[in-house]
Order: sequence, then structure tokens, then C-alpha cells
Amino acid sequence: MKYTPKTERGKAKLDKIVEAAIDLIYERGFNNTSISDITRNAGVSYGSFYFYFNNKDDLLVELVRKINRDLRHYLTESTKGLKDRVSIEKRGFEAFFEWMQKNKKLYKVLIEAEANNLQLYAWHYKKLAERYSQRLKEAMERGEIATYDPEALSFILMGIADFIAKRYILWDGKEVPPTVIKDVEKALERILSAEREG
Amino acid sequence: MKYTPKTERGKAKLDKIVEAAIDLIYERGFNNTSISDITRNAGVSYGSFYFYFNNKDDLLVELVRKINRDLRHYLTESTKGLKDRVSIEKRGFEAFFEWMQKNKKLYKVLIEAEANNLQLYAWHYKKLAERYSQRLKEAMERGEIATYDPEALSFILMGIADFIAKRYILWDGKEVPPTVIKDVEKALERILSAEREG
Amino acid sequence: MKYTPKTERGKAKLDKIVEAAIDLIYERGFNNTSISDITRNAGVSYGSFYFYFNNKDDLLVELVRKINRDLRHYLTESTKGLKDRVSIEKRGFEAFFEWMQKNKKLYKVLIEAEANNLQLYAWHYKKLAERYSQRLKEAMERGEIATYDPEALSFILMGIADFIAKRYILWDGKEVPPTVIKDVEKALERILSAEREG
Amino acid sequence: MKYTPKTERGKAKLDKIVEAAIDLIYERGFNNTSISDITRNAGVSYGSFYFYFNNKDDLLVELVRKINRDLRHYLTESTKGLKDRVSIEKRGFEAFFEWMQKNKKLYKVLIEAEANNLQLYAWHYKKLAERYSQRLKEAMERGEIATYDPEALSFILMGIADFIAKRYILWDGKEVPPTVIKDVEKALERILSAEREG
DNA sequence: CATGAATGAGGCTTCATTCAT
DNA sequence: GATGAATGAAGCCTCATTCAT
Repeated sequence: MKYTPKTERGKAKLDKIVEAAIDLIYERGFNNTSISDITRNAGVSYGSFYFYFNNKDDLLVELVRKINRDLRHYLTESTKGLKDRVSIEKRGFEAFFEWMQKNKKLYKVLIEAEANNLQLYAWHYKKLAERYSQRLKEAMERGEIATYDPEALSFILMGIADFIAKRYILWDGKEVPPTVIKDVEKALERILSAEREG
Repeated sequence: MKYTPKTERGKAKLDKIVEAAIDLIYERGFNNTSISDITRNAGVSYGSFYFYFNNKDDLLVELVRKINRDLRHYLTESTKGLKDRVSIEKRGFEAFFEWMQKNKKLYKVLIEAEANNLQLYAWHYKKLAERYSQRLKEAMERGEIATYDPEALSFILMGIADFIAKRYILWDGKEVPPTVIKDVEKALERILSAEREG
Repeated sequence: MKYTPKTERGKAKLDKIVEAAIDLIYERGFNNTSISDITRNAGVSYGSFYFYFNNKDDLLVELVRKINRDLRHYLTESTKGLKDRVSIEKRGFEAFFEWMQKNKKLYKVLIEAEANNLQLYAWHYKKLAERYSQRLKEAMERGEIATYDPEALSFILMGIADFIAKRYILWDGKEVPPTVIKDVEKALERILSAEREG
Repeated sequence: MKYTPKTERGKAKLDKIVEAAIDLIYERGFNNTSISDITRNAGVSYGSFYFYFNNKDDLLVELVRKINRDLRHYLTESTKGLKDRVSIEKRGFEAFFEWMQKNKKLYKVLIEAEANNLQLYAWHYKKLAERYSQRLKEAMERGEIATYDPEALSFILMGIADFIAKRYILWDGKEVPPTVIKDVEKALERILSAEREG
């Protein structure tokens, strides 16, 4: 971002641009969305885009940042108060699918970011994976879940969530069926359940 | 594809175009690869591209078809002779990572296809998932593995493979570490192991 | 110029704009210097540029005026008190190269003015040449120097100075070497030395 | 240049582009001439420009090369057969003014090149000055002309020619008056005439 | 007087596609 | 069948200028 608006009016204008960009990228993809498409749909002048952003890629970076903030916040809130790690994971998966359902468009933006700028995408998942594997590691140390390389485990779990989310929500436009969520939870339990001692 | 070459010379020319396209898409992405880049790198004339393909997208379709054929063939060969379903799956995952390592470029093409044409990408995975879930279903019926919705299970397993492949091979350029493969197999065993009967 | 400041504060602000403009035009050229570059470097608000100037070209006009004033003043001061025309010319050339060395940036502005607005550039040299050829004419009448068309002679002398100034100061960034100044003076003496009578 | 045409048709098209560019740069300056202006005036399609040139600057480079070739060739031809150095110089100046008169537009292009790309301009004059000072040096060694630093002398002479050419031909659009040419020759003779020995 | 947000025309460049040879 | 010259629409970005506050 080139400029962060100070006034309410400025914030509203930036918001309109961001919303229009998300809508269009969702519908057509990043490469098939022009700046003029965005500003036209946002109802602002062409030049305004470049008042707030340095260039087109800059927009993508900002969107990924936004997604990162949003999703992390949602997951944190959703699992607040839960103690048992397996429950947290199960609830976390449910919450992830909820968020996805409410924010289909943003998830598409992530896919676009991945294709257009792998660095950026990698950064997003790294950020997510770091926190995640740290938590998993602690749970392993407390004996709550089975022992794995924490990073490997975080990839396994994120992979499951990511693939199913894309499969149902983006490709089909359908919600993830409850039976699938149940099966995912079953798999989760099996993957995570603590080693039997003795 | 507009025209399938009959002569050896024709096939060789088409091959050169396809190889050059894969190289360039891997390096720069689909949108940053022009037809003239492709024909120049292939050492063929500009116009000949349009002899074999209707347009640029047509090329992407053909590439995804090729990937589909290749990967399916590799997996089938690799698990030939194995009987036990869990062993097949474990071997299948190993084989998938092997193929990925040898065919990084093709996997990048898939990601590009995903971004540029979701329909196409969906078709690829559908094709893959159909066969896969059919096999899983049969194994479930024989009681070799735990019972899930076969499609859900296929997504879970494909998600794990896909995410890790991207994570290590495309983002980092590294091979998937053996410890991670071991952890994936551990997770697989847990996910798949047949229910204890009571 | 749209507005000539009356207060000290106003003058200081205008000065900052002018100085920033000179610096930037020297470094990047007139066409690659934006108003916002200028105001940013001057530490004044964007809008204030248009308080003092009607438009961007207006700035160039003002700069050339300034250069004209500065250079003429410097040359007049430097040759004050000298009587002999040839000495005046020789001292004048030295003074010109001195001024150039101290005001490289301004000379670059002149070149930019030449390219962007020939009228303006022509005006600068006309102004300079008028005074110059008038003086030369008087010297000719007094028999101090050889007889030429005064205008032609002024062009010959100005051409020598201008070319060498550009050559050393703008292209090479070097000072004019003393040996070259000596050679120029030698040429001057030969060009100017009064006709032998009889 | 990106591509040198092989066919007659191609050469003719490139010529049209070059001619249109020279006309427009002469009239409006390089920065006020757009590619679309050029192609429109040349009667070719917009894209054709980029078939022959890599970008706009590339055109300027090509034009300066052309000027360099043309002018050097004209001067060489004009002084062919002359032996005496002073005569050669006098004839050379005349020839230079002749060339200028016939090629006003090209000279304006040089000025534009100077302003837009000092490197390029420096290259042009360096090329010219090198040959020139080499010749002068040889003449000095043979005692035909007075002794100076050859480079300094070449700058003095080129400065005179350049300034007068610009003054009369570009600013006023007038021919250089014969009286001025005579005065220039007088100055030349004085500058160059060999030292009296003894 | 001062500020800086907003505008939108215009420039350069790319490139998929067509078509004459 | 093959070639590569030609086309022109469309995209990104800059920036002088205006104007609301």
C-alpha cells in the first residue's frame, strides 16, 4: 500500500476499491481483472487506485494480508476456551469450513495469489503454519496428541482442509456436506489420538 | 488440439512445442509466456503453433491431459502387484512424491491451469478422484480399511499429498524429507486401519 | 510566474521550490521530474506549486530567467575594471567556465530548456548575444579587435564556450583542464587580435 | 533495432516509420511525439513500430546512428582531394553548413537526443571528435597548422559550427548568411594559421 | 492562503491472432 | 503445409491539473 487513508471518506473509498477487487477477482481471476474494471465497479476514478496502491500486485499483497488477519482471528475466536487439543482441532476444522463458506471470494483470492506470486502465497501459509505447528508441538509435549514432526503434521492437516475447501466451495460452489465434515473429524481423531502407553 | 500429427516429423515438432511450453510455463507462469516465446524456444516457426493448437488455452488443456495420463500411468505401475490396500496407499504416496520430484515442471503447469481455468483443474482432479474413490470403496467393502464416504476419503488423501508436494517441491524447491514421508505414512495407517470388530 | 511572494516566508518557500526543481531537473531531466517530486523534495505541499506557477512550463521560463540574470551578473562583475577588449574576452571566458563549474545544474537546466522549448532557449542566447555583440562592435570601432560582423563574432565566441562547457562539465563531469583554457585563450587572441595596419 | 528487414517491402515500411519519426520529432520534439503519432503519419499499423524497434528510445539510437553515418559521409566526400589542412577545414565548415541546411530535421533530432539521452549524444560527438582531432594532430605534426591540444582544438571548431548551425538554421529557420560564413572562415584561418618560424 | 485528495487523458508496451506469400 | 510479417485492442501506469475542504 502506498497510502493509508486518514479520513473516514478516504477509508470508505479504499474499502470500495478493495471490495470491488475481491468481487472481480473471484469472478474472473486476477489476470482477467483490469484496474479499470475495479475502479469502474467501485465507482471511483481510475487514478484513485494508484493513489492508494503502488501497482496491481500491491493490491494482491494487501488482500492476502487482509485474509491472513481475518482467518487467524476467526479461528482464534472459534476455539477460545477449549482445552483438549483434539477438540480444538475438530472445532478448528469446522470453523475453517465456516469461514470459507462465508468468505468464498477471499479464498479464491488466495488461489490467485498463489498462481501469480508464489512467494506471497508461501508467506501466507508459512505464517499460518508457524503458529499451527507451534501449538501442535506443545500438545505433543503434553502427550495430548500423537508424536509427529510438528511441521509435517501441520501440513497434513492444512492439506486436508485446503483441498476439501477448494473442492467443494470453489469448484462446485457447494457447501461441504456434513457427512464429509464428520469423516474429516474421524480422520483427525485417528491421526491425532495419543499413543497408548504401556 | 486442432490437428494431431500423423508423421514422425509432425510428432517431433509437436513434441518440441509441448516441451518448450512446459519449460517456460514452469519458469514464468502461463500468463508470462507468449506464443512467440514458446515457438522460439522450440525452434519452430511462429505460425506452426496455430497449426497444432486452436489458441493458447487449447495448449493448456492438452498439457493437463498429458499430466493426467502420465501420473495415472506412473501410479498404476508403481503399485502393481501389491495386494494389501494400506500397503498400496503407502506405496502410492511414495510413488506420487517420486513422480512429483521427477516432474516438478508438470506440477507447476497444473497450478497454472488451476489459476487460469478452474474448470480444467477440476476436471483433472475429478478424473483422478473417481478412480481413486472407486478403489477405496472396494477396499472398504472388503473390510481392508476403515469405512468413510469414499469421496471424502479420497479428498483427504489427495489433499495431504497435494499440499506437501507444493510445499516442498514448488515453494522451497526441496525434496520431501524422508521424515516427513514417514510421518505421512504414519498418518495414513491411522486413517486407514480397519475398524476393530467388536 | 503567477504570483511573486511579498513576505519573507513566501520568498523562502518559492526558493525551496526553485532549488528542488533545479536539483531534480539536473539529475533526471525536466520530463522525468514531476511536480510532486519537486514539492516533496522542497518540503512544501503539493498544491503550493500552483500557487506560485501557472503550470510546469512556467517553471522552466522562470528558471531560464534566473540563469540569465545570474550569468550576466557574474560576467559583468568579473570583467569590471578591465579596459583592453582582448583581456576582457579572455577574462570573460575564464569567468564563464568558473560560473559553469559552480552552476553545473543550472547549465543542465538550459539544455533541458533547449529541448523542451526552443523559443525560450533562443531568447536566452539572444539576450546574451545582444549585449555581447554590442560590446564587440564598440571594440571594433575603437580598433581594439579585428573587424567581423559583430553578431557572427559573438556566435563564434559563444559557440566555443558553450560546446566546451557541455563537453567537460555535463558529459564528463570533469572540470575544464587548464591546458584547454589556455588553448581557448590562444584561439581567442588569434581570432580577436587587431588587424595590422599599413 | 529489433529487426532488420530483409525484403524490399520491409525496408520501405521501416523507411516510412523513420521518415515520419524525423518529421514529427523535428516539429514537436521527441517527448511530444507518441508512437501512435509516428505510425499514423507513416501510414502503418501501431504494432509495426514494435516489430522493428524494441522501444521508443531504440528509435532515437537508430536515428543518431543514421545521422552519424550521413554526416561523416558527406564531410568526407566534400573534402576529398583537398590537401592543405586549412583549405580542408574551410571547405569542411562550408560542407557542414550545407549538410545542415539540407538536413535541418536531423539536426533537431540530435538536439533531442542530447536532452533525452546524454550518453547517446556524447557517443555521437565522441565519434566525430575522435576522427577530427586525429586529423588535426597529423596536420600539426606536419606543421600545416598551429599547435594546440588536438582535442581542445576539435572542440573549439565543432563548437563554432554547432552553435551557428543551431542559431541560424534551427531557431530562425534561415540559411547561414554568406557574410557569416566568410567571418567564420576568417576566424578559422586565424585560429589555424601555422606559427611563423624564426 | 494552504493542503492533498481526486481526476482522467494519454503514453508505452505486449501479444494473441490473422493472413498474405 | 509453413512461415513470419502485420494488426490493433487492451493493459498498466504516470502525472499535470483541478478542487473541495
